Amino acid sequence: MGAEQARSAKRADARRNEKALLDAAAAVFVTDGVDAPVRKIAAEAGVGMGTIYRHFPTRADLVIAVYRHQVDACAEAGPALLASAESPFAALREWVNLFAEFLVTKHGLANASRSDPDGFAALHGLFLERLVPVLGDILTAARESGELTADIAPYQLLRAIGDICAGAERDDPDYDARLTLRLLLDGCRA
Amino acid sequence: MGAEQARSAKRADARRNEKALLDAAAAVFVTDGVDAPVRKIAAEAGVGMGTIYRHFPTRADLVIAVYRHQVDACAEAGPALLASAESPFAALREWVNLFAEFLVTKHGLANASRSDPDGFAALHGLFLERLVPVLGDILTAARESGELTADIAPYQLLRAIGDICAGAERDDPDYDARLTLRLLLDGCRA
DNA sequence: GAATATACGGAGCAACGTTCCGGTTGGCAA
DNA sequence: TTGCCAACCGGAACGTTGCTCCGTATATTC
Repeated sequence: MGAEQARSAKRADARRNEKALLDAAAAVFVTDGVDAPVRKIAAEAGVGMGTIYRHFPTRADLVIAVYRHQVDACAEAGPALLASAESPFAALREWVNLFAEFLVTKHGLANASRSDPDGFAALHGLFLERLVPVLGDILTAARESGELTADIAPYQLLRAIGDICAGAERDDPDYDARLTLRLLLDGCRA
Repeated sequence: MGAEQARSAKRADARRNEKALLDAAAAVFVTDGVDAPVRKIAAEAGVGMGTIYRHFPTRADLVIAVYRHQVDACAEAGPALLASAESPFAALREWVNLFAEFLVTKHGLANASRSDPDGFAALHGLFLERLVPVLGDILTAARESGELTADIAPYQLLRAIGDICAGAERDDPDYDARLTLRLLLDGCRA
């Protein structure tokens, strides 16, 4: 309720700038990571610094706005995989890979989280809110099918994946986050 | 060779300041993390900013100097555990816990690594140089005893542990890095 | 077309990393 | 002991960043 109204209550230029900022941020995040200087994002969008802070008071607000629909896509893939995969555990594997791929492409995401406590909390909240229930369903299904034996909470597994992928951001030919994830999943059914 | 000589070739005040800096940094790192402002460390040591940069050109140099003997202790514990534990795999478990404990107590260590590429490389180098061989021996022993089946390189495992613990720095009652590590190790012998 | 609320831009402040150089001092030779 | 010089010290100064604040511009409404 009211969301639509609130949005149309905004001035046209404000809406335009918000979109420009979102596009600019997405572009800059790819090249410079989410720690990119605020000035650079503002310049890329062709707006002043005040504008960026008015629309997104916190850096986390901007990051969340940029990635929200990607997180949504990840969340929606959960039930789909559960329906299409050979077994619930296979679905778990695939979903974990999907989530990992998303994380790895987000340069320096973990970095921003750690350097700014508020940002961490916000990002954390978004991920948890959307993904914990999804992963929870997959884990329950895998447990009921008898493939999953480890007593691990969705939150715990989600964080483990996040941490493992956070460290794998930089290109290192000798380190393969997927292998670590595979071993971790193996450990969950041992 | 010559290390002793090189050290005594330094002037007395230089040696004194280096020690003061080391002590100050160790103290400040505990409270503020390894990202603590340079000025604060200098002030704590009672020296100027120039002094800190002369002795430790890079932040990583300082961090390494502070933690080097702790890393050494970790490295030396490897053979000891291998000799005392019930089995090589048990030694692996214990050594991983030891290393994890060391990492978790170093607030923001991963943080500094990521924010400064040079620092990352230096720290990385120290860890690899000292710990990869040690972990390699343990893994080989565990593999020969038949307990370890996964084909995982020491470097790969070391990084996985590092990443998992790096994310577990802040106190979160709902997340237990040890559980993740246990599952990962289980996966290595499945 | 005028009035008003809303949004914009960028100057300005504080905090930080890092460099640089004039002043100081420890150690050695005479 | 004294004097000299290389080594060392301190902190001012510069560039970059995050964030705030307010005079100006403009979209919307009547």
